[in-house]
Amino acid sequence: MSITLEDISKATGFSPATVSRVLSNSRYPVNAATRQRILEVAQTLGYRPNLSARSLRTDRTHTVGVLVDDIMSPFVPPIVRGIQDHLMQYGFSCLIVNSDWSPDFEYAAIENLLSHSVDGIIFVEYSHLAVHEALEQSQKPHLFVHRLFGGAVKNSIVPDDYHGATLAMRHLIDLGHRRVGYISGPENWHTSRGRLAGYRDELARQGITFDPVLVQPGDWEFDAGYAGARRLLELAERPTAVFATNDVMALGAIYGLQDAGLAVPADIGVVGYDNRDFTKIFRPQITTVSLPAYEMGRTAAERLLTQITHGKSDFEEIKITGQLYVRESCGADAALRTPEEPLAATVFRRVLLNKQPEE
Amino acid sequence: MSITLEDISKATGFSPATVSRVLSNSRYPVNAATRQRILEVAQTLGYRPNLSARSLRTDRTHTVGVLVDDIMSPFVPPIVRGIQDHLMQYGFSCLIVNSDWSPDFEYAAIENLLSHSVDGIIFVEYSHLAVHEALEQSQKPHLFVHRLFGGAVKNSIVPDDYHGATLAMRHLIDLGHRRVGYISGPENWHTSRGRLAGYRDELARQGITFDPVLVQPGDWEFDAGYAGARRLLELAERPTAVFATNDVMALGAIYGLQDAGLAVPADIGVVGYDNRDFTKIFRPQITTVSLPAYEMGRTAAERLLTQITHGKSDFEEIKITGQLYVRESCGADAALRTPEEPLAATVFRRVLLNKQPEE
DNA sequence: GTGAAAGCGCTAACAT
DNA sequence: ATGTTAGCGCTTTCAC
Repeated sequence: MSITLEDISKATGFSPATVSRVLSNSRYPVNAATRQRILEVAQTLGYRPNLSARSLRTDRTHTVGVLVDDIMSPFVPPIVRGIQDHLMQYGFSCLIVNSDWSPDFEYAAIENLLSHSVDGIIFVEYSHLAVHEALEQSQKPHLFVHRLFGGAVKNSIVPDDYHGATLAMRHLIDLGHRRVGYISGPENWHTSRGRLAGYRDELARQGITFDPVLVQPGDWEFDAGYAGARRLLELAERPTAVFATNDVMALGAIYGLQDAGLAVPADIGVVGYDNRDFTKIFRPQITTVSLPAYEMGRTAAERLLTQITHGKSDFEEIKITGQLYVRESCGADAALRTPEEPLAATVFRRVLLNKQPEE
Repeated sequence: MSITLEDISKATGFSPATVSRVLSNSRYPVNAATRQRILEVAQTLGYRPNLSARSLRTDRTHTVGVLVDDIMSPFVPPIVRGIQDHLMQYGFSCLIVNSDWSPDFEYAAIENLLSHSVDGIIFVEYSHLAVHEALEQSQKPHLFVHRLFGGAVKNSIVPDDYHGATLAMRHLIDLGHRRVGYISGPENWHTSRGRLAGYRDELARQGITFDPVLVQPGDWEFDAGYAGARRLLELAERPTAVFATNDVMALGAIYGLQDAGLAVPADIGVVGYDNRDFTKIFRPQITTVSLPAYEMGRTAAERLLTQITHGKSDFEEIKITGQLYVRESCGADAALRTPEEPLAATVFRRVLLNKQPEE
């Protein structure tokens, strides 16, 4: 049914060995004319290597496992895309599995991936990290992207939350704000800790004393942003701006402030974090710092591939920096706005609208 | 290094064949005690089948290819999740590849998937559908989910846009609206045609004459919603509600109406379509009809698996219905609101906040 | 520069 | 109910 090496071998008269050497891109020497001929025949016959056979023989699948908490979580798709784009360049594919934040599912998924003989595994967002014996024994490289909990861990790629918070604060301070309310994430997320440290340190660098009453607790959800903003307004000395440490809370905060009769940004500025899609279509458009999901994924794939090719070698936590997107909610001059790039899907639609008539 | 059937064979004294029969869940008869013993040993030794070897032998990989336009497109992750959840139940994994709306990339991806000997392929959203010869020859089942362009096609699973539009219109009419503005999608998307037909037919069913001036063109983007709403307000006879056929345009429409000095929903109601995440956090919360992405994915996987197991057999286009989510923007009574369910990630966070202390 | 042959781990046909 | 054997398609020694 499907064309095999042997078919090509018969068709060309060369042995399967030679054919293999040509078709598997081996750098074993083969006469140029021979190579040429084999390539031609393979092309016309429509040869497609049987990857199962190849992997059985070589114990390398050119496939990596990607273990995500949930493909539907907001930052997972861009992380995955970053991984895929890099892998594809090197002829690797990926098998994606969800763990649903369950150690048991995670364990089963790892077993499954190992059964598939993946060449390495990338853990996205969640990882129970109870050292998986089989995984350790397999000596397959594996690393962590955007791991949400716990402290720094080897072989992990995380966002540089400290730096991001610094960017947001620096921007607000440049805008003249001295008293900036802060709405935090849950304490056990290292992202929360990083952003808070950035907030405090940037204040210090600008010679502004940190005032703990300005720090409101939050849990990343809308209501926490709303409530936090309201509490900030009850302070004896009100802040003139609010740094909500994710976009969802920033949205809640804006509504909270508006409900209290304040205009954003005219009366009080707001900055979010993450650069979620909705920050661009909401009004006022939300100034925010990007969570560099795509870049983290790409970096992860890059490091994994290095380890797959050159052998395992631990690296220290890598931090990827995001950038500040100046929009409206902070109150900055229009001239300071960051130019926006349309989403890929939008670009595609535009092209299509102009080109493709009714099918 | 890794445990093989032969290891188990030696450890138990049974032949590899018997061991295989037990460990591959063959329904070939094996003595209960033998089975028991083999299972035990396999367990303690940590046997994990080598899927490459198995697939080389059986020509079945228990893997399906999922060819998406872009994993980052809004509806793709839930579709993929639906596919994965169903596949997982039957021990199937999936290989996900992006086509970026390019026929060439799509072609290459199919070749790649066939090389991986996937048992079937699901095309998500985009498909050039220039009948891929190798794919046809392979006789592997393949089908289409949420195909965006062109007319009805066999073996495809699409949203029931007609029905969804009907739900939205019925709701608005029940609320007393007789004159409902309509903001359309691009004409060459069948989703646009389905929604428009639902709009017209539901009007007819309720004895309301269709007025073409109420139909404004759109391209799914924010600006089209905004402009469409403004144009509707310039009509001699203004509508009392607007049905924007996706949530992004609904958002644009709401801002357009607000900029014209109208309150939503007090002065004019708005209904969107798709049930995007932001409709729940925006104010007013947007009433919308869900695009049943997850269910479409699940159905696709189900049909594909049927074909993989029982042989290819074409089916006519399957339409999956979404449901109406009554929120605030339509102006319905609070009593009529659809109860909301939190996102999986949110639930997880809540659990974690209560349980997991500092690591 | 090319070919012959072995074997990766597994399953299935064919014995027994 | 169990064992023997062949072979899936490929790569890789090892010969020549």
